[in-house]
Amino acid sequence: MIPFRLIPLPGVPIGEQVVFAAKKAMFSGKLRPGDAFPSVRELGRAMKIHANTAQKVIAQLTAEGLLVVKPGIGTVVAAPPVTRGARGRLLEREVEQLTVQALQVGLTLGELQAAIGECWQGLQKEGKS
Amino acid sequence: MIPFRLIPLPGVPIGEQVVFAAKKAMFSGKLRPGDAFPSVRELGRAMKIHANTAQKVIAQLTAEGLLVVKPGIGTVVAAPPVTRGARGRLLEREVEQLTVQALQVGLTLGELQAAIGECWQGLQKEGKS
DNA sequence: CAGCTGTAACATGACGCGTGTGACACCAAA
DNA sequence: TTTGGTGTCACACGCGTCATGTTACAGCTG
Repeated sequence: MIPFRLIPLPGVPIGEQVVFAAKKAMFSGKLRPGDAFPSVRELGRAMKIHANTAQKVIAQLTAEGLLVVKPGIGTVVAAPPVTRGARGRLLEREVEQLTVQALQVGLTLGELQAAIGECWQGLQKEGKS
Repeated sequence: MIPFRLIPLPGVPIGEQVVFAAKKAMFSGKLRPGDAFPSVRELGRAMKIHANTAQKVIAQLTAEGLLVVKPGIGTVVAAPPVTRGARGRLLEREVEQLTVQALQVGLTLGELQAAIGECWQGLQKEGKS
């Protein structure tokens, strides 16, 4: 039915969690370009959240170019954008944050890079259906 | 005077930013084990935050074992703990989040790992004084 | 037409965050 | 002993975010 689930974490806005789950479903191949995305009210029912919150989720995904709105019909997963711009410094802060956290728990650079690669492969593998 | 600075980012709690800046100073060698950490009120003055907020920062760093309190004297940077426990799954969520973000902006696995390595080396290099 | 879709504008309550104020126990130096 | 520094705690207050709730509108399809 809904191509993704979520395990609610305290302290993190539910809206962001749904957004993240949707992105994860897209990049892992569970949601392919052209697939119909759940409607506002259906998404709200499935995720146990209010329709208003679900609308904000779809609005954000649309604003990021991941969804395309078909007025009166619904939303559809967009084609991967050709974001070949300056994409280097966008994740600078997140990278720095993860690096510091890894240092704190005593990880090695190699171990961290390996964990990244493992997660990456894990996502790609799910889309081989 | 204060071994670290911060550039306030909107949307992120100032307290967490100070905590992060302090950790960064520690793991990059600007703050070594045994060094005196700024007092609550001094830190508040330097960071333009309230003393109460600064206290919470120190409390969190102490709770994480990065600072040691000398009652009546002040706080001192602790020795790196021997956290050789189950440290693998602790960053699972952060790794997954960064991976999805990288996928969204069109990064390659290699590029992401390279960015991690670059950031890592950049932190280690600062401590060669 | 009915029934679905997305979108918008409010109000409401809960929670986190930072500030502000005050007080306490501890220790060192004058 | 007094003074002045240290960390710690407990409130209160204002502000913003977040999710919920309600209502309404415009668009498309059958």
